[in-house]
Amino acid sequence: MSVRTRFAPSPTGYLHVGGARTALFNWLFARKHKGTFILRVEDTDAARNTEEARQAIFDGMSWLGLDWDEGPESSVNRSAAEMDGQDTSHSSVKLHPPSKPSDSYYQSQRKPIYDAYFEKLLAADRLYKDGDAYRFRFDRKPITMNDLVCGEVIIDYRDESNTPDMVIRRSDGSYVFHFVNVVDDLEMKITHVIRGEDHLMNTPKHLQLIEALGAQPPQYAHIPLILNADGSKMSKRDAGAAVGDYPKQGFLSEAVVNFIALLGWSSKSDDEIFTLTDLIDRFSLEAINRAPARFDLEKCKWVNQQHIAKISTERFADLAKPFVQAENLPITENYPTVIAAVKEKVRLLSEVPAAIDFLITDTAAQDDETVAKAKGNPNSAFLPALAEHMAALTDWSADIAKEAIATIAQANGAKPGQLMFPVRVALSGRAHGPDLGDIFSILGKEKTVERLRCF
RNA sequence: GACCCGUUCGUCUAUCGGUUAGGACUCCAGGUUUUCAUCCUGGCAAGAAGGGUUCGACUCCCUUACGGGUCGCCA
Repeated sequence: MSVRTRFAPSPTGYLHVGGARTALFNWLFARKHKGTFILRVEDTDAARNTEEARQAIFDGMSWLGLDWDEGPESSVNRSAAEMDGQDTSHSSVKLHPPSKPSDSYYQSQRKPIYDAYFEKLLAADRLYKDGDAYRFRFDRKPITMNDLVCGEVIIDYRDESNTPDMVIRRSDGSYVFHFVNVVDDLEMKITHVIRGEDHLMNTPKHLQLIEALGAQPPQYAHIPLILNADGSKMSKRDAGAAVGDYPKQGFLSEAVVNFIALLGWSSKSDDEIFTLTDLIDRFSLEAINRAPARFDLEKCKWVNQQHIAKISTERFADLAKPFVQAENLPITENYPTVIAAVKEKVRLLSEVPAAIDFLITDTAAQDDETVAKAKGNPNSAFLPALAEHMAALTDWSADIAKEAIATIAQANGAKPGQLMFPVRVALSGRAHGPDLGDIFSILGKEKTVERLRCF
């Protein structure tokens, strides 16, 4: 039997990292077993079901590179290998109304299917009216589930006060989550349900429904939740909660995927930096932990830096461009050279503008403290001499400029290295930045001399 | 409150009865880089507590504590 997994989010206006990880694990499991990954939108709560809310799900999935084989407008089946080198910035998913309810992956459009299953339960005498609503009569016995992550868990349904019969159809005729969720999983022939641990206690309810319908249940795997750094529950407003915020903050999608995969799952090796393809290769449900994991933004940034180091300079330049433009910095013709000089200095794409501004404008902000420190440095006294020496040079290159530093240092009985710091600060206004040679060649002779003179 | 799941460095984790309890992030120190960063080396830092079982327990069992989840005509 081939594997079929699904991710079934409800539109809430954003894609939560916890949801993203659930989607990722379902996707990885399906891809690993050459199965089918399905996206189903559980939009039965009309109040929250808006176009934007649905779009947030698609955008998040697309950005992460998680394509679905079945679902709203099945996304083009791009291979994971292809994704690795690709800009995955927001491709929007278009919606086409399905011809039949069974073709739809929106619960709001599948009512006739639910009606049919409802009749089955009615015929089996498992439903009774409560006002205008219908309740499902639980079988009063212990229910055992064999969870792929949690192991055997038994919930005793003999105690009616703890497990009251549940409403599956509301007074207004609409169906509740438990019922439609189960029906859809059955209809879509889902083999493995991988979902958050918040659903663990729902599972016996679902097993009861499935049994009453005379069907075979899928296998379940409940994954632990993701918590804030302080251990509290992660909600919408918390930093790092919304997947849509990551691209804005300068994260690479592959880094985010890599990082959330590491939350609650381990490759059982010392390796930590993985592409989507690597993850498919190594993923297994058995390696998922049972304890909730806390979200460490610092490590997430480190993972991002590792991925930035791996991508090509061209792709890095493309990805950084929006951030540079957002700061109203010009994209000059030497942009590729400028960007290459800082590729391995930043952890986030959003750090790029502040890392390169002094190279492309003359009005970049300076770090006053560092400037003061450099001015107090005795070696700053040699800067005017260095400026005049450089001004007299006929050729200009990183090496020639460095040689000039050595010459002036030697003439004054100092070491070249001692001049480097004041020179760096005079040129950049900061203590950290690109290689001095890069700065020299990007700035050119005129600007270098000018900034040395003005210091 | 009841019912479930969980508990190894601050954080993410390895360990499937016998290890000096390993790796990663962070932080600190040294080295490389005539500068910055990268990088390399080293360091700080952990089995919640108490009982069992066992020749031997982080690992199995029980209790307590703590954390999380669930108890809707939300999903």
